[in-house]
Amino acid sequence: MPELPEVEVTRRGIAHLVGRRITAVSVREPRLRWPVPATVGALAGTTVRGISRRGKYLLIDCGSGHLILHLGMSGSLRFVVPGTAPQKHDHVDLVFAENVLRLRDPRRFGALLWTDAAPESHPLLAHLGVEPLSRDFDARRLHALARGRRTAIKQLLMDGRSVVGVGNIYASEALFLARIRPRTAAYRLSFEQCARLVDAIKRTLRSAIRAGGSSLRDFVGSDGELGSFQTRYHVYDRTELPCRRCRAPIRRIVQGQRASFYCPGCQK
DNA sequence: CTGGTCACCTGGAAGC
DNA sequence: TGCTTCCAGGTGACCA
Repeated sequence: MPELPEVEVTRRGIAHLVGRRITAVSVREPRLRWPVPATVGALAGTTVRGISRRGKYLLIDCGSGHLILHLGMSGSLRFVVPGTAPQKHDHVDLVFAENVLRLRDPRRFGALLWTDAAPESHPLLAHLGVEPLSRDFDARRLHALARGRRTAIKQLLMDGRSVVGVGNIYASEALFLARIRPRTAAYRLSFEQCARLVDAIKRTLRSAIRAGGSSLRDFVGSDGELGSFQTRYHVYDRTELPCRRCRAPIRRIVQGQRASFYCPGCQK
């Protein structure tokens, strides 16, 4: 999926919808991770008040409530001109006067929900951890999160209750930059290592956003542009290829049923 | 609480 | 060419 950078690229791409009026909502396939509620059909005529991101969730403020959108593993949002025929996995349209915002999600692990209440108190968002690009995320904070945790640092980073938005790609990439092996027990990280890791996470996410995210197969920005960060991976999906820094072959291991990648020469 | 496993779904690539 | 198997950017639910 879309991890934080891809969701943020999407948010920036649709931010100009604020102030514009939804003329219709079309749900062709409501069977996403949870059924798309029929109430979203009643949004026709409402004006978008704001668009924000929390972790990997996009929040669209419609005044009367919020749309909560998650792109799952294969989701993307893009603008199409009115009248464009929907393709096989184009499940939902938000129709505006000038164009149509279309949700595509082949695997249907994504979600489109509605809440009348404060979105941050929604059950899916209420227990989310710290935003990695915020000032709240610093060495002290990560060190506190890691204290007493025997779990591997990579799995801690990917647990949204600790830190949001860091998924399988960027966890491996950030650990490479920080020179820490993914299997290191979280509680064993020194304060100095936490400082390096925080810095590496912020730098990785920011450069990925600048590159338009990663496009492995499905992801496109709202303008249809592919991201290019996948060309800059140091370790992700580079099993047996030489490390860009030390030439040692990159290793692939499995943690929590997810692939992890690291350089045995650069990461200790 | 923690840590481990399974489930959801489609499609592309690799193997035979 | 076609069938089978494995793998993929996430994360909630369930178990010990």
